[in-house]
Amino acid sequence: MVPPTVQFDPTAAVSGEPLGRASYLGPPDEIARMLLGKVLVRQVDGEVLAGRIVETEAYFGKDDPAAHSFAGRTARTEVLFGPPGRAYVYFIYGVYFCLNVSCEPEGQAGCVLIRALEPLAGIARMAANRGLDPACKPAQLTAGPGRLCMALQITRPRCNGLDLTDPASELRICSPVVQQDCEVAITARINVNKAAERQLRFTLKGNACVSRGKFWKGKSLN
DNA sequence: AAGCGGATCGTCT
DNA sequence: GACGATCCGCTTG
Repeated sequence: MVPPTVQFDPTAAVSGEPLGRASYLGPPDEIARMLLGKVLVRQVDGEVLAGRIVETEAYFGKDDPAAHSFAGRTARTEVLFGPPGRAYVYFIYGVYFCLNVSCEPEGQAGCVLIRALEPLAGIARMAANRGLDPACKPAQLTAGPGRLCMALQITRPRCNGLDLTDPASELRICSPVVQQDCEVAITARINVNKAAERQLRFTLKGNACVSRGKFWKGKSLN
């Protein structure tokens, strides 16, 4: 099979309708795989920032020691236990935010971490948010969970709990205009020590905006 | 090219 | 009081 070549018409519409609530009812690993190729859309100050999801990780509500919900229901993890299709945003290492989508029915805490995007719209704004030159490699903008939140201005105070299925939401996940067939690679989750053997990271194979592997520390991209 | 450590704080023990 | 679903800059070889 030929590796997919990703091409975009910059004048075309970036996304279709948001995925419905029922799309998020299933188990996290299925949802994580399903979300690859979908489009994350963020609206700020009347501007649209959007990127194609190229890397995700599944976290289970039960029997997954690596999941935030494992220790039980707390104020911090409340959104995880709520209805599916909502944004769970957490603050990490005193510096960064990360975006998850809650899945499974209300009362179950499974979720999917969005780890990397391929920028589609609002690239100049993303670069400004990241403190980078607009001509930089796309991966510099959104390859990594902390990076994509910075690029799309996703913070916990602003975005935690938002309904990603609402067409009027400032943050939502939409079907792409054209869903491309891409090969999916499955690996262990990044920077996860507990249940480290579980293969719950999903990437679009060969995509330049996928973040680096388990032992990558440096800054070079592509 | 690769490895180390700093930044910086909410959350739970 | 420790540490984490991260990223970046500085050092070394």
